[in-house]
Amino acid sequence: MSAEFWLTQLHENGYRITGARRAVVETIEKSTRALTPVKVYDMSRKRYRALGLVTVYRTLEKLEELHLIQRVHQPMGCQAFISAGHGHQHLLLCKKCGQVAFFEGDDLESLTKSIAKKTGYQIQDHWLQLFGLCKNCLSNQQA
Amino acid sequence: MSAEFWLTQLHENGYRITGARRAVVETIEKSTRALTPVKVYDMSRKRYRALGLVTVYRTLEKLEELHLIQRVHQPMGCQAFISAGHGHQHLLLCKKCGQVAFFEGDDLESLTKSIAKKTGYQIQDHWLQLFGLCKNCLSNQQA
DNA sequence: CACTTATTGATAATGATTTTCATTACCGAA
DNA sequence: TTCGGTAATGAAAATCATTATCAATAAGTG
Ligand SMILES: [Mn+2]
Ligand SMILES: [Mn+2]
Ligand SMILES: [Zn+2]
Ligand SMILES: [Zn+2]
Repeated sequence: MSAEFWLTQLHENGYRITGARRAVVETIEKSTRALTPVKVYDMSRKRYRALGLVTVYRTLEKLEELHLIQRVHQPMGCQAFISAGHGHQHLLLCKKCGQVAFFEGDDLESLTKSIAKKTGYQIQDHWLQLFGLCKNCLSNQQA
Repeated sequence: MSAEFWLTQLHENGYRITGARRAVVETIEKSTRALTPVKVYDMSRKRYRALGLVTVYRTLEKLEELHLIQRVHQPMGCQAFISAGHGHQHLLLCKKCGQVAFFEGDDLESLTKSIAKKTGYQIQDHWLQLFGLCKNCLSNQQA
């Protein structure tokens, strides 16, 4: 899943490929942690100087609409984005450095069935997110 | 868990009990759906006219600090609050009317163990939230 | 009741996101 | 390859949400 694919997706959906979009796409696509609009702006400006913050917002909007990125919710705030997982995946976030990993294979079948029965709700979606410490932060830990 | 208990909690933690706080507490404590600060403000003003929005923010802050309320994250926004569950509970939200139900009994033991092994992360917390349609919205559904 | 001081609401300040608008440049058609 | 319609851009202003300031008020202890 390369930046080129994202650009192709934009193009195939009637959006033009511009220098600004290229810079934003390349920045987010290769990041392994969630980035706020301002962070995306700062990082992308190294690739495309004339970039405006407004364009970052507009590009994020389109990438989210095409399901190429997703918003990341955290206790400290929910304005960060990261590349969307493939298929049915959830996020695992490092509380210390922000490193993000994807995981899959959660099976909530029996749980949702039981909850549906108990509450009378028809359950349609779920959000699951794990928090902890990544391998790297674990080993760099002081005693 | 009555409004009086919340007020007692505030008092026991060195906070004064005021008309403004009484109004805010009573509003949130009896709500079965997540409320934004402005919504809390509008609803509470029916109980206490002189209430200021700033005081709503300040009161929410304290109630969250005492774990009496919790922030609710949703696709449409994350600035709403609802009474905190008791013990280890998660939320089930109606996508149509916003009705909130609590549930417990999720067992993520084996999942987190397996993910920890695969990723090398030490997993500490989890967020789980279910979305669907409540009993009421289900039955009021048009064909 | 009186006094100390936390709390209040109005207002201003800040921060984040969205809108407006004139200019630029992408890209399909010729 | 050039051309032209129009999507996209960035600067600036507007809007919306949240936080800080501050003088006036009122909770609650004694
Ligand atoms: Mn899942
Ligand atoms: Mn749980
Ligand atoms: Zn959130
Ligand atoms: Zn409902």
